[in-house]
Amino acid sequence: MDKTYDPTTLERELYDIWEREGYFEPRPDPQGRDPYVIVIPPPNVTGILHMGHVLNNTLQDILIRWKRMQGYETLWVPGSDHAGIATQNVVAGKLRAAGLNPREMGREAFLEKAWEWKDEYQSRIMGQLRRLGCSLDWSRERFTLDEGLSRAVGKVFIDLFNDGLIYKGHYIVNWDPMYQTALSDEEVEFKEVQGKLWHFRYPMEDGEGYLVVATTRPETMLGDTAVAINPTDGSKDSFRGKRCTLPLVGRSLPIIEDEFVDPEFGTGFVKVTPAHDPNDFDMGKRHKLEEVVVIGPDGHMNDAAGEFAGMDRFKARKAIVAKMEELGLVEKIEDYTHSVGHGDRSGVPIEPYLSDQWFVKMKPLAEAAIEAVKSGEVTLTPPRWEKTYMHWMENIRDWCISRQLWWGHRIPVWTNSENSEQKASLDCPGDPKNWTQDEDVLVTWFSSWLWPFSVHDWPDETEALKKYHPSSDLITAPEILFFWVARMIMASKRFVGEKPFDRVFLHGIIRDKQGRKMSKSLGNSPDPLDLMDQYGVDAVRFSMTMLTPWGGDYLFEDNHMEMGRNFANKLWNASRYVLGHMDEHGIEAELTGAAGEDAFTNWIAAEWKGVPAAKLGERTMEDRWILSRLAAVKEKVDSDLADFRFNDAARALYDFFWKEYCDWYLELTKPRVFGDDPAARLRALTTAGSVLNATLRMLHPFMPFITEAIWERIPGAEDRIIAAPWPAPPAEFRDEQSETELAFRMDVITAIRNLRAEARLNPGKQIRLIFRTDREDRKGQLESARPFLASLAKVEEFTVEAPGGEKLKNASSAFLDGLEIWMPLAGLVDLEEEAARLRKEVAKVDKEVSGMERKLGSEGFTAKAPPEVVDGVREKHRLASEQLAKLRESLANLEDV
RNA sequence: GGGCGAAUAGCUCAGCUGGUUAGAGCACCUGCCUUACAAGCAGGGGGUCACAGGUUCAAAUCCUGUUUCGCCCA
Repeated sequence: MDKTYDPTTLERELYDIWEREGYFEPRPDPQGRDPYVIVIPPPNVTGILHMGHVLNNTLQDILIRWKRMQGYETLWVPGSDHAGIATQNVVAGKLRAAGLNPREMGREAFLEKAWEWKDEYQSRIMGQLRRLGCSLDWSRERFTLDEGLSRAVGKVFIDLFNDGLIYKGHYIVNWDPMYQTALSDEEVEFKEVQGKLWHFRYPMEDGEGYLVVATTRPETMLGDTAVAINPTDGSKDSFRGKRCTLPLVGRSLPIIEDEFVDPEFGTGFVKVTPAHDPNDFDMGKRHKLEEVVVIGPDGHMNDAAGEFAGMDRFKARKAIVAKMEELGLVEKIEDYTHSVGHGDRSGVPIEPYLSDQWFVKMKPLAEAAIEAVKSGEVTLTPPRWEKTYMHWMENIRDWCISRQLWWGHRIPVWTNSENSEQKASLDCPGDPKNWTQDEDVLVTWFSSWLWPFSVHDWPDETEALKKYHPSSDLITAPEILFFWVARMIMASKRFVGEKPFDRVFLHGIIRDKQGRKMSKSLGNSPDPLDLMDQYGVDAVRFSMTMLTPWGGDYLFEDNHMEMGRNFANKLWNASRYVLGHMDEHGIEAELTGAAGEDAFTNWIAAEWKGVPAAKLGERTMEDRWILSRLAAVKEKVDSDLADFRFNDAARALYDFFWKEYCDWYLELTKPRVFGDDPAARLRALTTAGSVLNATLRMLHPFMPFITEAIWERIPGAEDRIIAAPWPAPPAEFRDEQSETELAFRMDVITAIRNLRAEARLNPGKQIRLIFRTDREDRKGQLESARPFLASLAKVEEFTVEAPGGEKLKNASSAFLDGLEIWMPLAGLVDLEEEAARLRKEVAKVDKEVSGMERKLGSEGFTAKAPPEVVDGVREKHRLASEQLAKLRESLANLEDV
């Protein structure tokens, strides 16, 4: 094995092997449990992989690989959506760059081009998911505009239409003047904008003065058809029933009374523009007002705007204000901060626009979806999202689904030119001469909400649908809780009659260092492919997984990826070391014997698939310890993953492998590995190798490539690690005694290292020590620790004495539970420095002791706290005061000199 | 305006159902190329747990309020 791990070539090779050998396809579970299924949140077909995708898909892959190794039949369905507005925009841009005019080309020619480019985009984004290592079943890849999925969209539309749940209405919608299409409420983002509040005078018709209205949008005044006051607003009594004149236009406006008006806001007079404001629209309906449209779909003033016709809406605003000023009709202008809706794709201010659009009645669909979450049939994690979900669901509004685009599912509604009859049908319902199809297409989400079952070829009653719907888990970001998650629950309930998934995990958002969302315009989003080239895919996956808080946002920085890279390197080198020694000493050949002697032998036989187990005999204390730790970490990883606590699972593996396995266990086995007792070496290396073997498998879901690469070198390992069984260390591995023993052994070694470092001893310098203890267990522990003290703390010789003997001058000391450690200095160190160190230590322990004394002295504590807690504090107090006394004594000694 | 969430070391995060001497990685300081790894090893410094009250024998943890930040909805 090379000295450092080089991910670049291996990653692609291994992915190809997995795919070619069919590991991504579902394989029947020998135990016959329900399959474990995830359906991917489909990325935008024209999109490229961003950091959010990396996190999202890594988490899904972890779950899939984990369950696959546990033997479940697993399926992860890949695919992409057609992203109506985004794709149409990208394609139109390409055409314009080639000197073509998309509008002039016409629908058919445009779509032909779009389909040509779609394949290219699709293979790009899907290729990026492959690069990330996602174990998706590519034989089931779906695209929302595919024939099968389009059939599902058509059927759902027609059913809802025939059930009266889809209707066409003349309403104010969110209009995007840049893309010139309607948007749903969810596609509008509100942003705080520094604007003005203009106060305009509208003269009274009877010539008796004027009233003052306040508006943030002067350009809409041309469409005013009334002025409203609140019926309870006594200060306006003199205006009731009167009329005023709309300046610039000369229209006569009635003064109407409506509850909607807030008498406290502005002047208490509200100009009413039914065609350009949703609230005014409702008021207009209530009072049967005329709807005058003055702004066209392109955001320019139309002919009804008179002298302002043809102007852009914002230019018109300025022109109108100027004109009003000229006429002396501006009362005042205030600065005013308010929130303005913007198109989430175009970024331009939304224009409320009166037009004919298609809507879905959502209330009837929402009921079952509310019930599904309320009853716990579908769970949202973290659970706080359930509140948000309920609030939206219970206040749900009709869904505008038509878009004035070409790229998408064309609305399957036909109108008869003779009798205006409307029919929903996929094909022309009669003589093509008499029927014309609606020009608009459906919003992309109208296909995405069917995704959980349309990917299984619904409405056909396929085997896949029966077997894999509902899926097990949905992993997604909270941003699309309403857009997508909620609607999928509604759709599956309504059309398939069951929930789409059992559980939803809403993970955090990746932000930049300053906490800002990553976005193209800010340029603060690193290209994940660059990161993967730089650090390796496994490193990026592992770092992101470990650093993203459970359900919380992660403030990303490039150099954080070093953590994963360093860990991968550690894994590689530890493996190189262990496997190298196993190879050198022919351990594979020595692993012979029969299973059935004890838990460990049986486990080895099962884990080292194909290699018969050795008769291992007694394990040493540190062997039992590492096996105990392995069993503990395995349980933790399983329970963390079951709760979607990916970060905790990753951290547990990181700490276990690096600190416990590498820093302690491998070091503790070195005396045996480099010693000359073959039997002892065999025990050390088989244990080290077995724990490595199991750890690699637990790390595989997080770091699939490096673990597979190392797995190829594991002696006797059959198959690929991707299909290896999830480790199952027996419960007997848990061993309290070895954990206690090793904790003490590590404390002794750490204390000695500390003394050495404080004395500035060269790491290679051999030392002699004096231990003082009167406890037999401590004496035994020291004796059995002799080889480890030699190898890990360079203690070439030590003696054990009873405490309280001759005072040791010129020595530095440390005190553990029932053990004094004395290191004769013999001029090695500055005595004043040693005294300073001790003083500091005394101060620290003294503080602890007095804290505990305060506690124990309080009656409330001893009387009310649980006895085991009180005992715990008593024991700690005993240890600390003993240590404190020794430290003081040692300090006094030193000061005597 | 309504709702949700966050605030712990310089930075990114643990600390889950109150009882630890409040942890890790990066960064920092000291010493080491010690026979797997300098992308490393050993040792160390650094936190009045945002603020103010409260509950409790005991609060980073539970409650209330305040501040700051973020998100969602209107």
